[in-house]
Amino acid sequence: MNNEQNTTSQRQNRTKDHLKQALIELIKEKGYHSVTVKNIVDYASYNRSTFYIHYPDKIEFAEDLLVSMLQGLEASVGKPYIPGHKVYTAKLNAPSFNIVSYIYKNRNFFELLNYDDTLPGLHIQFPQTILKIYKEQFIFETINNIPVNMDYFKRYTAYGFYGLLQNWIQNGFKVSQEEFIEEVIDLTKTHIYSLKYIGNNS
Amino acid sequence: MNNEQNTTSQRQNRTKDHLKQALIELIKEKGYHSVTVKNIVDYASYNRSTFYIHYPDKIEFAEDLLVSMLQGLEASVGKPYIPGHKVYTAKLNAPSFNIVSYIYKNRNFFELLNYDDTLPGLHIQFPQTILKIYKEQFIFETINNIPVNMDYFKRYTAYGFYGLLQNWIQNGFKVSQEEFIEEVIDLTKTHIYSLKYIGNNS
DNA sequence: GATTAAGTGTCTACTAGTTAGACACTTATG
DNA sequence: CATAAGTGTCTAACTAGTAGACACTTAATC
Repeated sequence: MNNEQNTTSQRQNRTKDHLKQALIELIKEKGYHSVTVKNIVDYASYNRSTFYIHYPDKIEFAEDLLVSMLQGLEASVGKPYIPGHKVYTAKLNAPSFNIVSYIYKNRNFFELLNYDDTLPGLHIQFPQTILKIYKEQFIFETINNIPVNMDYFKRYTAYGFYGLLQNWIQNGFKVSQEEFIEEVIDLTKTHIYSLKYIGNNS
Repeated sequence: MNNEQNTTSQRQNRTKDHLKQALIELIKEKGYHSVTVKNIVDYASYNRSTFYIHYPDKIEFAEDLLVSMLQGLEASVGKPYIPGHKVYTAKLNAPSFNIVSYIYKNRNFFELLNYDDTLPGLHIQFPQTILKIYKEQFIFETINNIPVNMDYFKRYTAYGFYGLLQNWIQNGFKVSQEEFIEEVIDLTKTHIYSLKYIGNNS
């Protein structure tokens, strides 16, 4: 079997990816509003024409970067790092670990959260995405069937998790993924809960 | 004036650069000897044919990565970060600062020093390059014309600097470039010296 | 307020870099 | 021993990327 074909669409994405990497670096260097299209193509060694083949302007380009990364984050939950993930036992649980490993893998991007003049929408949409994942992809079961308002509970735990993520990112990913996950679990333990992964089929 | 032309050779290097980045990442992930050509092109989203257009095999490719980075290191010394560099005064001096900033800028590559099954030749040639720079591009003048064996002296200070670099790299570049440079200077201060940059002429 | 300089967005014709695919060959893995 | 995976090489075909020019808009400078 000969599976060395990169589909055309995949190939087309290569240039986009390189341009995106350039944007990330340039935002860190000089701030989003100071970055020009010319800066981007120079940094990534492309012709300015090439940029306009792929994107109408800097704004839509930046939006594409943002949504592609946040969509990737959502999708990552369903792609377990540890195969055969089960309901939370006492150790690492697959679903939230996937979020963490996705962020770590793309830390170059998520470090943009540390910057002021950064990707428009990032500071707002990142926590919203975390919440969305908790709402749509996780279910919680109280231990002794103690009744809780699940909507509030999810919001509470999602933002708690977000707070820990923020700290992890701000400190330059000092602790390892594994250590970080354990921290998260330890803290979540203090709440009544039992986490289960839903998956895509309801 | 229209200066948006990337010269042909520059453009040709773009693909090479992307392949090199892929190699760096893959060495970190699975070790040099486990990396295949197929891994590299898959990671960088190129066709396998493309690789062989640029390089005869993985070995020469790896060599190209190594020498290009070390040559870049040598060349960086002559490209002052701070314009108008002078003889060492009491603050940052340009020549060694350039080495540091080059390493930091390319930390992705130099982090390979932290790995065991890494780029062949790196662990040997990196310190040799530091020494070469000290020998060829720096001159030292003893303060009160105290006689020293300059060959030994350069070797001694070069390897001292190398030791500090190693530590900086191993600890994930925790301290900033500026702080690191100051550390270096503080330590070098304990020796009889006055450092001067030679440059390319003579 | 006029004058540079730098960036934007669009469009063309061209080509060099990249691709798919097939080939025979060589390691590994079970 | 056999299956699977990777290597190195070559061709014909393509398309993604290029140079260059255009009119236009800002932003800074005198």
